[in-house]
Amino acid sequence: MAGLTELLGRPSVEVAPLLLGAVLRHDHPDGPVAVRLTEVEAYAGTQDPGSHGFRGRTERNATMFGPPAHLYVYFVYGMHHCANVVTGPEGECGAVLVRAGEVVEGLELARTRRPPARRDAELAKGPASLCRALGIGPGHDGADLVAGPVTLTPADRPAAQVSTGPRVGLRHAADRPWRFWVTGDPTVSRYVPAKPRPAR
DNA sequence: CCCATGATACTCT
DNA sequence: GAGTATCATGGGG
Repeated sequence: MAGLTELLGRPSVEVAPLLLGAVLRHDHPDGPVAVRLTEVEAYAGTQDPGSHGFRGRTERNATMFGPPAHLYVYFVYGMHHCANVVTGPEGECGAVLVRAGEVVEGLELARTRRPPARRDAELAKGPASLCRALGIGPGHDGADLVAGPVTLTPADRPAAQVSTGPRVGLRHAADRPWRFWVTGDPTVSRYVPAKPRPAR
């Protein structure tokens, strides 16, 4: 499969399924942890009511408007961080949320970051869990995925079987089937619809 | 089912 | 400016 720069620079919806099987790795002083991606979601910027970029560029989402192959890390629900791969094309605010994966290196370190003890398949299940297992935090917003220490290596071959469905937890544009996952993989997170707005 | 927890962005109550 | 609804979640009962 192509290198990272050939893979990115195209619309996020096109890129997202191709990232399944790619390996996101963080070389940290405590040791490396690497995750093989099994679940992602595409966000299409200013054209997508579900995207942080829908209402234009702000201080928070500025990274998504920047060049591809960088990490957009955001803080949500007052306690969690989630990470996206910025895809481009530049100026279009495309990004792919990395939602889940299998820890393929650094299991011990990943476990210490995710107390209490859990099954291996749960270590990076869900976008905030994945960031915790990898030790990705607010300091990694804007990080260059080619330079490291967080790097993304494309899959050798396309995922054998890919399922698609609506994105998790969105109230807006919940109908767009832009969540992609490796069919049947035990590390894929559960689908949770958005909390309905209270009637008025 | 329910809630922790705080930044963000929107509406002026 | 100040007040407030919302939130690309996870863990626990």
